[in-house]
Amino acid sequence: MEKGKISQDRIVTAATQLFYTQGYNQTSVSDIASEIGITKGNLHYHFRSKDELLEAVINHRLHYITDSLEQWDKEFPEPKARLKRFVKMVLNQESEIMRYGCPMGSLNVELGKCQDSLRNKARAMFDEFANWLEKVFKQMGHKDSKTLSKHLLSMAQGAALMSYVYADGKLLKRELKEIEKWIDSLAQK
Amino acid sequence: MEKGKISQDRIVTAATQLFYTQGYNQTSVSDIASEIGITKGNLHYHFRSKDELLEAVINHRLHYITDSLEQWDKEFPEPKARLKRFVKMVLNQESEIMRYGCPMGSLNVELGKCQDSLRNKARAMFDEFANWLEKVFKQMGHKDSKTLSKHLLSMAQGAALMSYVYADGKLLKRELKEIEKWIDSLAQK
DNA sequence: GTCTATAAGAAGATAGAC
DNA sequence: GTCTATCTTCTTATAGAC
Repeated sequence: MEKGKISQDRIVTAATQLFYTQGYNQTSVSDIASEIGITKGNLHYHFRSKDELLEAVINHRLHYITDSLEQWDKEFPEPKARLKRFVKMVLNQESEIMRYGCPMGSLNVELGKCQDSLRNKARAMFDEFANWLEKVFKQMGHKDSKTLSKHLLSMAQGAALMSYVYADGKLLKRELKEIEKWIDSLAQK
Repeated sequence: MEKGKISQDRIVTAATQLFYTQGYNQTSVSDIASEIGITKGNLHYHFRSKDELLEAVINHRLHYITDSLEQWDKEFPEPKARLKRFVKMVLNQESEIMRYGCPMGSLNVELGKCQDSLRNKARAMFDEFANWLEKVFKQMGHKDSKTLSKHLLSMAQGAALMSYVYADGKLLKRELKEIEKWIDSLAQK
């Protein structure tokens, strides 16, 4: 009864990685199965369809995001420190972003052109960050916290995408510095 | 001898649209063929492989970009007016971007995870804009014209991506206004 | 739970008639 | 140039033995 859980976890972990590095459509069920040394048939026992597996992957990412945000809330009571922790997260992923893009952004771009249900699922990752950022901006006394939240996400996504297209880590660092300057310039009650 | 050209053009036009709205990997050769009322076999007579067709599609886009930039150069001698024309282009595509994302950005994200040759081809579209913007910033007397060019592209891409993820046209308009404010704030000799 | 075997279909691509 | 027919490979998914 525990072993089943372990296999499921291994599948989701492998799928998360492969969907990220190769893309959802370019990754076959066989790819994932062989990655962890099981067969396609076995994988289909745990996940009836590829879509179902994708949903598990997104849920996996969602949980990770939620945990991170909770952690940050505990570690950084000061709002601007929270915003900067968000920026730092992007910087920490520099090499992956350069090679594979933002895991959240690229998945949304890919799934956006598929079914609506998948599109909505993928968007939920953005919502997680957007709602958290909105909360932080409110904490700073901003009435347009929704706008600011989306603006910060927009800048971060632009930076990630461009650094991915040009495989340029310096570009990412430069753009993140600009974002930090923007954060510094914000009013705070 | 002219008719062949016409068929090729029709194929490229249809493929350009479908690759954009459905994604490259989600679009089959049959989709394109049936869209313009020809058969797969016929399409393969004009383009040996799907990759070859993709290359033609990207070249088609590249030519369109080149033509647009030349046009803007003629129409707007003033550098800031040129930059704003670039922003206006994004605004003009609002409804398409909302639904399908930036044609250049999303194609790059999708192809980035494929072969290197395709990745480079797709990046050429960005280069077209990047070089033109760099020229404009140089014209304004900026020494960091390369950085500014990428920064502007980064902001525009972020705006397009976020407005796509949230299917939110107002978000796009808001972000573009911010970009225009940034352009206004730039020094000019 | 995990395997082998296989179905069922879609995709890219080719051959040959017209 | 355009069609029909076919090939081959890959993919998702299922059935049934162990």
